[in-house]
Amino acid sequence: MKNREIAQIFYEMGEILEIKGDNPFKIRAYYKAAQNMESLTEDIERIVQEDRLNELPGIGVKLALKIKEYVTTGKLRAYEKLKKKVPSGLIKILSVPGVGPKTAKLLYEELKIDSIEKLKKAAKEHKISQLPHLKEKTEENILRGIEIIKRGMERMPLGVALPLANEIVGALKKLPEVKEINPAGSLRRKKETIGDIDILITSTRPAKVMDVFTNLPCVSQVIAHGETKSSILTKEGIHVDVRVLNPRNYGAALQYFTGSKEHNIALRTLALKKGLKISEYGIFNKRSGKRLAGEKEEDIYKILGLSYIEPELRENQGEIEAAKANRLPKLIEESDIRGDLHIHSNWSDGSASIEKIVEAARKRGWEYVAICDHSKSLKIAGGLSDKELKEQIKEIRKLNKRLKGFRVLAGIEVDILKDGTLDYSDELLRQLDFVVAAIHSGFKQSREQITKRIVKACENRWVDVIAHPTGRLLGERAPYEVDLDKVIKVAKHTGTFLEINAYPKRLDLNDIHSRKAKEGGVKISIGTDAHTLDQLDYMTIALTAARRGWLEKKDVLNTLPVDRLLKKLKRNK
DNA sequence: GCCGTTTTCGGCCCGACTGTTTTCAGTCG
Repeated sequence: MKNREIAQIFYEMGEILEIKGDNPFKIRAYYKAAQNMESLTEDIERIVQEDRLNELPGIGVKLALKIKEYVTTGKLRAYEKLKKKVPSGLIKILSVPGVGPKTAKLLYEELKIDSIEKLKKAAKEHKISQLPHLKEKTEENILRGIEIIKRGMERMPLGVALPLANEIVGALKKLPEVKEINPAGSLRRKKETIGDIDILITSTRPAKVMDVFTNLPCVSQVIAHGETKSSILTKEGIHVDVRVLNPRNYGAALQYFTGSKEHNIALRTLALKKGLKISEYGIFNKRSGKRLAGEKEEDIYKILGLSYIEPELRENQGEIEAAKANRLPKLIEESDIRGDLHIHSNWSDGSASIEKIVEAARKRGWEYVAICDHSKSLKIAGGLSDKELKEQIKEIRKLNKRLKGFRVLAGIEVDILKDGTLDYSDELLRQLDFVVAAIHSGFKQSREQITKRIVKACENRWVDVIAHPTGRLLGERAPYEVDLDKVIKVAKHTGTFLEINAYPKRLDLNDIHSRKAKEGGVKISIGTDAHTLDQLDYMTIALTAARRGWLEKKDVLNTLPVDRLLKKLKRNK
């Protein structure tokens, strides 16, 4: 799948063109194309093969030729040529907050700065302040910007940001001075990784709120403390902004600060066509300047003739067109979930007994769980021997007799071994209620080998779900090479489900792949992969990927009552 | 570079803040 590679190349070309001072609209075209490539659910190679590049938005004649060239030759001459025009270190300088293309160009031309190290040195030696239009303040800002990058400009997993944001929002909500409060930005859109946390509020006494915020226990450094906007760094090094807004503009501001940028651009373009203008202060008639709305977020969409678009969908990936046609999906809600289909107990590397898991699941309002411990080859995780698994099945059957209105499915997370065979015999797998199969070894195998292993697992009658189908660990391990298009096809054909694994570092299938699976007619099974009782809460995280993947209740296996769920499994057909 | 029942040429999202200026360019979200 070359989508990501091409996106990367277009981003970089855009950056180089920016430094060169090329036509800003041309640059925007590259960024837009890159963004489209990145979130395209279809394999670009197939689109090229079928000669359908002209269907892609933002891809015209010239970019289509470039994509074609890269897909067929693995190279892009225009990119190679462009790269020679600008030293590679210069692009890294752009990542320093406060340094844009113009400044980067000036720094390179006057001081030959082409790396962050050289930039730091020049700032410390006060060489930058000798340039026109730059003074000491700029030097300070550059040094601070470099610190910010070093300290963790890297994005954090949603699973880390969400609890932290909840903590801050919870603390501020307690103040009687705070009326409305909402996180905005990528956190509200529930992106799998978050850059910084943005919180919007309305208040009768902004100054008081700001005082409380900048003195919260999680604060390690106050970056700015103003009347209406304050910024802090938490002890974990996470940047948090709080803005106090006029209630009159709150909806428009919430819409604006939620983004995404691409969604907002598309929305504003649409507004212009209708003789309207949108800003963070409201939606206006362009000619008369009359304000039409702004207090409520929903009104912005309504006035544009759109149905309300959930924050998770705001990526300019077809949601505006769907809203126009009143064809937005009714996104799955956490309350639609009736059970968890991937939990580890203390029979392998989990910490809780099956009884305790049942108790915790019931408290969440669930009707069933599938206990899926590790299989025998995964020795490090206490994988179950054949004998132990048989015993566990017996235990679960016994337990079910005692339970009323709740069902424990005897399951397993069976390893797909390096040669593509499974870790237990079919005879043993047959005795289970529910089998998820997963790869835990041989990550470095070729795309063909890994795909073949998963395909073979799908073709096994007793495998119900492929767990964490890409094997990635956010910020730690790249996904293994796998032809997901093929896997989706085979899953559809064999009646196998694909998992959204809720483990915050996994979270795969991710949003894009989930949407792809849905489009390919494959249903999703959601499992928390919980190893402790607390981790059952990860269900919330899994739902973010599902919702961003446009999934509805009907697309997800564990929204069904248990008897209907079991009937959907190929083993029972 | 893309795009089009207002256009195949001339547009392309909007506003605030900052640092440097004395009217504005650059950067950001």
